[in-house]
Amino acid sequence: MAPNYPGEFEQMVLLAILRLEDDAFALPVLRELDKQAGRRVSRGALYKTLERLDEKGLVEWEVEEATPGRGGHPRRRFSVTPTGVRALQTSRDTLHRLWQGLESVLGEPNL
Amino acid sequence: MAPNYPGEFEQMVLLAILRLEDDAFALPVLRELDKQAGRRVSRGALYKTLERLDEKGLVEWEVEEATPGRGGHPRRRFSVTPTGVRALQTSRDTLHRLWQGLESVLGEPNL
DNA sequence: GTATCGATGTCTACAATGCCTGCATCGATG
DNA sequence: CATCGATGCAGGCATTGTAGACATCGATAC
Repeated sequence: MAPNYPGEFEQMVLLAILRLEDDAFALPVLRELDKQAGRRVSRGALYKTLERLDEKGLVEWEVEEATPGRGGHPRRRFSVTPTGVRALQTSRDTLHRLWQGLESVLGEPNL
Repeated sequence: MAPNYPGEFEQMVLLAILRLEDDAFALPVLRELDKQAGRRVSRGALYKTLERLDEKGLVEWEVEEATPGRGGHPRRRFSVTPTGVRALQTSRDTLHRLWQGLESVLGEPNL
């Protein structure tokens, strides 16, 4: 069974979900990606990605019934599974390893 | 025109080239990826990636004439262009921003 | 010298991921 | 009712990731 590396965008989606905690619905995820990563993607793109992450068992969700207050449609609250967290840790560690020793070329992280 | 984000594997290839400095030929890059990132890919896969990185202007190379000592075929010494370095910095900074504040979930980097 | 091997590079093809447009639903609002 | 905003889904194309087969040419093994 291949290790199945999440792609770059998939990782960002996972991270955005973690950051949003209880507010991880599709649209907020989109805004978070825009704000933190400067990444503007369409809803379709995001839903496809979430679907794939689900197939790989990296995210899950619970449906929240319509809040009559505003809008009013069932929506999904996403969360990262333990497997997803592990995947994130692994790729973070890998990148750290590769960055290690390249400070003189890349400079220090600029947050 | 889209910003043109390098994919995950492309980034790893760029990093491996930087790490190898003067020894950044195709086969050593392959070994470096295996060693540092646990990523075993075929030569074909790597060459394709290098070709794409070249088209995007992220890498360049100079041909080294055959060293009669061992083997003896012209080979290419790859290097990352300034544009490539900038692309790496950008995606590293983006990831750092997304990781920021998630230490309690992801733990500290394990190198 | 011939079979084979290792280092190099190319080509073709396919699978996985990234990304968009368009369609549909349903409250709320004018 | 017409329309708008929030939500979700389906279809499809583009980009990236990856493998395998093919070819060359020294060096070494027999």
